[in-house]
Amino acid sequence: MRTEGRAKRLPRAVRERQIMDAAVDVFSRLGFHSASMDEISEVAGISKPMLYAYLGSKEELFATCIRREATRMMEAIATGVEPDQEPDVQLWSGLRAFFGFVGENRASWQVLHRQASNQGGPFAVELMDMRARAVSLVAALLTQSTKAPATKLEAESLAAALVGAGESLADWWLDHPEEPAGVVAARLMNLVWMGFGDLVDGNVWHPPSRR
Amino acid sequence: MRTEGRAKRLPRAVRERQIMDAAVDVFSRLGFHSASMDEISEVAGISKPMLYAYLGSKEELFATCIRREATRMMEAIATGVEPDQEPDVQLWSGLRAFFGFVGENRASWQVLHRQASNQGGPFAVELMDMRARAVSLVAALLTQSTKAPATKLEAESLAAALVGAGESLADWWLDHPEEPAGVVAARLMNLVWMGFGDLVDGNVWHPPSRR
DNA sequence: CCTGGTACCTACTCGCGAGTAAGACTACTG
DNA sequence: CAGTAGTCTTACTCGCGAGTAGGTACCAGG
Repeated sequence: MRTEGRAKRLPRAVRERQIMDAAVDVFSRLGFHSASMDEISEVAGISKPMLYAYLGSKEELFATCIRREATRMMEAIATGVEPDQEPDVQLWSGLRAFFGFVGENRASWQVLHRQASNQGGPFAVELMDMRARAVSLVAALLTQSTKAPATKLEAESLAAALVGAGESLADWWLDHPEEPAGVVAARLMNLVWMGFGDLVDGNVWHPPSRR
Repeated sequence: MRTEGRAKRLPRAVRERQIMDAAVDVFSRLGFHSASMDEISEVAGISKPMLYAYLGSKEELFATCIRREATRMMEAIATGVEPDQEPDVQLWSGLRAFFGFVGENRASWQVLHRQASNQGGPFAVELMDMRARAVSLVAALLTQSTKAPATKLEAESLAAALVGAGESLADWWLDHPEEPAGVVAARLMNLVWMGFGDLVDGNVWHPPSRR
């Protein structure tokens, strides 16, 4: 498969998809700074000016990647959870959906979590936006459950901790891909719902029957 | 205060400390790639060739920074926890020490967590080493407690989740510095020890009396 | 007051990568 | 088949930053 020579003529929308896919791939492997527009264009199978003509500058391209992947992920989670159920069931569905998405979109996850989180520029905005949505979603789940977190700040920080635990566990999972998504999700569910205290005593959380 | 002109002659060891401090500062603000050796030398109050003469290349310098800060942090935690106590007390001491360190060394934490974690080069080695020590420390705590995690993999992943929750909560804390360290630590302690299930029912964890 | 060694400097080279100018190929439209 | 709109390319410019060459000030000991 020669990668050289003139590329086949394709409509703009299709090329843009190809370019975005290539960009996510390269950014996820190399990070924002180390990734070069030359490499992205090469992987996409086109030349650099096309890249600039269609997707703008490097920063714009990266921000677009983040937006696209973040949207895909939040949609995957949203479709997995039904808002009228018990809090623990909602949380469980959310975790399953989250780990399912990460398992099938490693590159997307790399871009979202590892790369975007520390390029302080305009990207943090996109990323923090998604993260904020996730956190407030969890925070709502907590406050909706009676008693528990008194202050708004407390609920928010707990949600942040939970989201962080999910992110970190997802990263760990990248290095241990032999484990199925459901197992990893169940583990986190037990940790945050039961707590070590109960786990030490042998009390575990079970999903409500098999449905 | 003119920063120009010839710098005062100082013994090598002292200069090296100054340079390291400057490097941690700049790396934490800008990240590895965006930080320039020119800026580091300027902040340190010396010229670039001195930097290269004393600390080697940019990569060596960064790795040295990570090693130094990681060591400082692990020592801070190690001195805070006594290994003969109950698991929950050990965990509590560890969390307090951790958040105490982060609170007083924001820059160090930025370098360690946000910067080092995704520059995949030789740095990941240093960082993952520290992280692995932290995780295995927690994992040991878990397996030492009876029953709970059956497999080694399970203990490790739970530990990874906990460490990640700590990291994430520390990041959140950077944006809400008005909260005292002890409060944030206690919140995480409750989350991972009691779990949401208990918290929803109003059951909270208390440190064993005031000592 | 020379001699060497260590701290310290100015002023470069040089490659890499973001972004662009200017045009060439293809295909549809009349 | 001419015109024109959209696709795609080669072949540059240009600044930034890592790393260096070749010194200058300062302080020993003889």
